[in-house]
Amino acid sequence: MVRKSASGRIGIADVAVKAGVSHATVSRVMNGNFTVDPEIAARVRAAAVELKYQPNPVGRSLALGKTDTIGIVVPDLANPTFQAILRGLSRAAAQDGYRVLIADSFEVSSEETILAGEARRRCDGLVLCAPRMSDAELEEIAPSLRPLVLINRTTAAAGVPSLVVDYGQGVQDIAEHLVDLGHTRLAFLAGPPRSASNNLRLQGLEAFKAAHPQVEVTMLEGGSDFDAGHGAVDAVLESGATGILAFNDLVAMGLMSGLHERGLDVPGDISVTGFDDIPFAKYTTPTLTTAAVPITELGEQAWHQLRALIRNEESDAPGSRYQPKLEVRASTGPAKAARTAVHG
Amino acid sequence: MVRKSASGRIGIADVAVKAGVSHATVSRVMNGNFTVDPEIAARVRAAAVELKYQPNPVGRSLALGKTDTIGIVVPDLANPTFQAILRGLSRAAAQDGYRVLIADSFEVSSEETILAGEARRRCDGLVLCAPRMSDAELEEIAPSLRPLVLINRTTAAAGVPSLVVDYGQGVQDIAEHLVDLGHTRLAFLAGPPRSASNNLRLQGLEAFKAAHPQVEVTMLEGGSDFDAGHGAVDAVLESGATGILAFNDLVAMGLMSGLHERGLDVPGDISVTGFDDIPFAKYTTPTLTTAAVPITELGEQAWHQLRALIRNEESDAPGSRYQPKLEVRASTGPAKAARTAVHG
DNA sequence: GCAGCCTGAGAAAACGCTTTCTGAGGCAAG
DNA sequence: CTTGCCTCAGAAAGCGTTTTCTCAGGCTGC
Repeated sequence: MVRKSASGRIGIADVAVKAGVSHATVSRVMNGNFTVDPEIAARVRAAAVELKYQPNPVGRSLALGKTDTIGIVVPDLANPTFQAILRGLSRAAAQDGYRVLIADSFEVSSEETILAGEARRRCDGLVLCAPRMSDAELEEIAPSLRPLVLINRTTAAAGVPSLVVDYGQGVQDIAEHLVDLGHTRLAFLAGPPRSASNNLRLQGLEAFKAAHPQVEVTMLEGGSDFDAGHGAVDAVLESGATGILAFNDLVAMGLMSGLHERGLDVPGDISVTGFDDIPFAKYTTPTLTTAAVPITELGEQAWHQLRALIRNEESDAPGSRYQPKLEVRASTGPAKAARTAVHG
Repeated sequence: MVRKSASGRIGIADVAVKAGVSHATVSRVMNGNFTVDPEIAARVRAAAVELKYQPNPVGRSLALGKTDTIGIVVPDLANPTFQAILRGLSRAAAQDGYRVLIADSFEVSSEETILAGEARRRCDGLVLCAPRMSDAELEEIAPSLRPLVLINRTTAAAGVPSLVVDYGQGVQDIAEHLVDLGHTRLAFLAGPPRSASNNLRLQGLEAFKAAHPQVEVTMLEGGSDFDAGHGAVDAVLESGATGILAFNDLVAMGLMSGLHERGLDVPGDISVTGFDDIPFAKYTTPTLTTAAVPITELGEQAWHQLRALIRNEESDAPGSRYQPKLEVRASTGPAKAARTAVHG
């Protein structure tokens, strides 16, 4: 007959009774408060062990006003990029005793807002990956979500650090690489139209076009997954481009798969590049030239920024910018001589 | 001057004051209790909207004794299998208004126990993927974790459903497939030694060997990731086997990559199979023959089982067994010797 | 016209913890 | 020997909700 409380679970009261002390004393002992007589403390600890007492985190959270939990909102848990961010975040947070609550918005921007609010209320802080949300809405809700760290978005709201990957620069590096290989007709297989990171890529391409007026860059509609790439084969071939910049590695892999089915050689006939350098990029055939983003590290940094905010420390870095690193592998090669010959 | 409580956040008390009613009435209105005068209810709602009042979930959880959150413990968030389970679970739970708290044990079995307990206390139920935990320990802690759903483990504890993939049958199906192709020397590139699912595969192989005494099956040490496969090339070649059953798709991909580097042809020289049918398996070169596990669906089912437990419904199915489905693709082909013999 | 019922709202208890406040007892100093 | 400080444990007040309990007032029914 151990249990006293009706809930069935043993609580602080049970331990107090068993040890013959007050609730307060049990709490003090459990929290390592040393203003308790060692002998009594030992008795309490013994009782706690015997009853297998474990403090109820909900009660604790209510009293302390903190949950030791952070939330993360991602647009798609199936996307390797967000999986990696989640992984880095979770690992880093766990190191400091924090847990992660996930919220998947399934690419629905209206969900992003609601989920962010709900998640935030249950947690001590929030990491927000909301590529679809409008700037206006982000601006609107950001203050109420603090402590908040943004991924690949920025906001004017004070005290909201952003971790952004410089997709614009990355895409320029890739384009330069293709030009160096002799390609003069490029095509960009775009991501989701309203995606923030897609816009950054487009800006990068504009800069690239300004710097290389002689290079033709065709814009093609795409998406963010295998199927988008696989389904874009026709459009790619029609464009006549010999160097294809896919929105990300997934799209690139889908495209390569489709090109392979058509009997085309990569990079012999067409060079293909990805973005992100997901783990699988090293193992495709041919291995994929891409721009590596230290994405797990980004998740880790997100935690460090959030931790500083939670602890009310002055964040030394109000945000960070990550430079993708060009990874040249086997999916890119010299432009086909025949095509250039036809040109003349 | 809206805020009254010291915490800064507006609470039920602020709304009560603003609407000129008691806390109780506000609570009733917020929870759709209809024993409130419509006019008063409207006034409360107006006040709530104006103050942007959102109930504090922690206080709510304490009062209600539920958190609307479930936990999942996974051994490795980098593993596509667990990512898929998480995805399926999260999606299904979200549909019912539940959130998911994740705990990554990083393959450390002692962590599994602690994390499971901690996660469970914060949640209304738990999904446990703990392949490394000993049976004894699982047996010990399972009762205290209920409502609990196990993945790929079973326990004698009552009311703890298990969702298990029949890895044994799957591995037999794959082996049969290779034998049908004329392979007589097989090798199994094993997973982590203490992994429960690896043991199931080994049992399946024993059954297979008993049924096919003429087939030689070599056991090789492996692991569960790319590198394990990539690093096993030498051992695979030494074994002289022509049909390799890799622990999972990742290992298979690593192995194929290594074989490719050695100038060997898959499936011309050696046939390679995976397990799981992760999304990338369709896009490797050659595409990977594997055993498909409906893993996202498994995560979804985990939620349904857990939901039944939480709601105290009689779970019609105390657990389920999933049969992998052989997916024959291009990484397996006729055994070299057999082909030569036929031609000669 | 009054007893009793019903409706509906406020007071207060409960959830499980932390922490401040209070006060009893021991001890040192005057 | 008394005053006052200090130590340490218990009482009680939060934390923000929900829910039971209580009770006032308006009805119905006789």
